[in-house]
Amino acid sequence: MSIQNRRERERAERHQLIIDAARDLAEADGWDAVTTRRLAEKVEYSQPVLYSHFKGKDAIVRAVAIQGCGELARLLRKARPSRGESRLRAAAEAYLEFARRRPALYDAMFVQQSDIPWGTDEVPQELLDAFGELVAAVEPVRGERDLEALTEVFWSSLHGIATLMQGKRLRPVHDVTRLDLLLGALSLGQHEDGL
Amino acid sequence: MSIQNRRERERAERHQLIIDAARDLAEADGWDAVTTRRLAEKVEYSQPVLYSHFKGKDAIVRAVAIQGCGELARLLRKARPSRGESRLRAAAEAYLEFARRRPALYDAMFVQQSDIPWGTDEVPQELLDAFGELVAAVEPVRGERDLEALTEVFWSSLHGIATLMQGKRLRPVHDVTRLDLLLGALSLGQHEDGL
DNA sequence: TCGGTTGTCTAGCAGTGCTAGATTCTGCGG
DNA sequence: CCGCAGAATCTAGCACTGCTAGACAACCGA
Repeated sequence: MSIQNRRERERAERHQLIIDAARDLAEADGWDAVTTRRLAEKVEYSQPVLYSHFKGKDAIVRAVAIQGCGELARLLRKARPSRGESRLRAAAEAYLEFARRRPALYDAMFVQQSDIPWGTDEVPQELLDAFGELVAAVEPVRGERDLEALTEVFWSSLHGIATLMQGKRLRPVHDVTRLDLLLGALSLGQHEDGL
Repeated sequence: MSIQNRRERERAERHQLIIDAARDLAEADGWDAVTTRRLAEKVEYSQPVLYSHFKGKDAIVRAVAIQGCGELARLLRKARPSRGESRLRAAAEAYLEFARRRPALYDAMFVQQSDIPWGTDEVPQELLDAFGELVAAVEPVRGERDLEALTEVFWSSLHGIATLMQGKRLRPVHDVTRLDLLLGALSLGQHEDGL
């Protein structure tokens, strides 16, 4: 059983190695630069090895995306508001910071269309965790409103800002005001200060 | 001069023919299916002809995107609110309807990264028109808030909803509530009815 | 030491964006 | 009407992509 175990362990390590390499390549030069040949060279194996671990290139991207969701969830959980700051703002800033610092990873997670099951099927736990953190951040300001729908609005707004910013389609001048306005609008009653 | 004119006219017609063909192909089977070979076959010319009109495939996509912006601007201008409906809601619904009915076109316009100059450079007029329509829709609810920044928030939210919906990442159950919540939040004071 | 399974690689397919060079077409002067 | 410059167009090919069949090598159990 020991050799079997060793093999499985080595296999798992290489599995993760491929994911990390793909992510590194993407973060460095964008997903267009992630080709099976380059990826194989980076992990120092031939291309077919990739296909013994993943069904295809899409599956590799998907694996990167799911791990990214886990990272986002962790980041959001860690993002506690500082003095006087609302939890909503802390979450929003952490989210946008993540999207700005890991653009390729964010792309794989939420922009590139993939057949990750988002519906009623078995959604990856990492995804549920990340969304759960957003729900928790929205909860304090929900008022009488539907919590899940309101979180979807919050998430959509952040996602829109993140993607349009990355495409340089929004004016950097408004970066601060924009977030203030969004948080103020979502918070019940107070339209002035988006603390 | 007449022959020269005729040639230029024919050239312009073919230019538009290529754009239309690309758009049709994309709307039918997605941008992945838009290859230079298929496109050339559809316009009944060989591939090099495409390159005598456009610098490359990206330029063709960009041309489609810009014309799409013009179409969106036209649609938004036409979207007048019906009785009791706010202008904001009319614009939001028209925007989301556009994104839902022309997913590939929307993709080329706002999702795919292209080097369309969005900054201070010479932005295509179609783009300014579309954004201007959004500004006009936001104006009635601006209150004391910065109009341009608030419009960016509005646009970002719509964009986020549109793209996440297309990726099936939002629950269709909340479609109505979600939009109500967004409009209610952006409209000053009233969080209940987002008329 | 052998045999079979397991793992890995080489070589290749069909398809991609794009382009150099050959070829055909066009309108004009003779 | 012919023949010719110049423009328009196509054929053929390059280097690349994702992916895979079949050959090869390494390994473990007997």
